[in-house]
Amino acid sequence: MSCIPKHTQTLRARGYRMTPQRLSILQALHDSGHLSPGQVYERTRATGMTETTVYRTLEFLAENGVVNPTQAIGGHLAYELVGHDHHHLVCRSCGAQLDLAPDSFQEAISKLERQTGYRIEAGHMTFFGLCPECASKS
Amino acid sequence: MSCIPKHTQTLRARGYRMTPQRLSILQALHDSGHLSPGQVYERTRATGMTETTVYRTLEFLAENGVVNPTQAIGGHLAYELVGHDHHHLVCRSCGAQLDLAPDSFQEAISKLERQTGYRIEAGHMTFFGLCPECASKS
DNA sequence: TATGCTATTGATAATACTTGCAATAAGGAG
DNA sequence: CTCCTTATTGCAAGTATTATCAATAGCATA
Repeated sequence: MSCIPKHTQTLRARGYRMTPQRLSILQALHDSGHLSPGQVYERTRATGMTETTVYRTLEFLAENGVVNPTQAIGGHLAYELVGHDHHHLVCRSCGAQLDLAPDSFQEAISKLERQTGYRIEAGHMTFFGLCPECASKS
Repeated sequence: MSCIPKHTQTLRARGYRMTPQRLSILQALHDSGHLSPGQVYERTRATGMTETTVYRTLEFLAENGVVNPTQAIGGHLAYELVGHDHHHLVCRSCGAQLDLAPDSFQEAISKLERQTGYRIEAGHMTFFGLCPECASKS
């Protein structure tokens, strides 16, 4: 089963509905990787999308485990479909971004799950730091 | 040297200044752990603080490694002084929060630093997941 | 201690995000 | 296929956050 119908099932199973707006937002995320609410709106407004709906839908999808909120540079939120798992390392000085392998933290996460009993969703994390160039300058 | 004068030095060394507003914001964070911009404003407005200045100063302090941005529930940012290191585990269903030991990830972080050359600032991270109760319900 | 350079602030305006509520439509039941 | 329930949307109003720019005030220097 492809990606979008799977998410439709997920929502239905919880008593929610699949709508053109949700479909359109999922499609945009699927096509583009991770997007901020503003970017999602840009890419879906042609279909009669409302800004309110974009914000509300992204939060809704995040609550239901269909998308992951991910912290973009500047402290603003971006979202991406689950299943596109990877981590980000962002230089807080120059903004350079590095993608990290999805399993970099699996071990530490698993240990935490055993210790706390939580089921942790760490498909996407963003770390901040200084890239080698900026670190050597400061 | 106590905490606040140390940060003053840090800023001076970079050509920046210590001002009553910055001092007041640092003091609030020192007293309260982590705060959102709105909370900082509440606690400092008596000293003639402006909302603009709160937002700008928090971002400035974060860029200069004096405070850490930390992702609070709902995707909104909170900040805390560096040196108050610990991690958060937040249940995305009921909002329950758990504090994690500061060194839970030291090993994984160190490995990443060696692999990437980045100097990573992971004094504070927020993880999302489901607490045991909510996990068993869903 | 007085002076000057420039980092920092405050006021204002613009943009981003959230909330409340009435109108609409998804999708199960008949 | 039609009806009904209620999840979902859009609008409008409210709050939060950011950008701009002239006015202010740290603090280095003499």
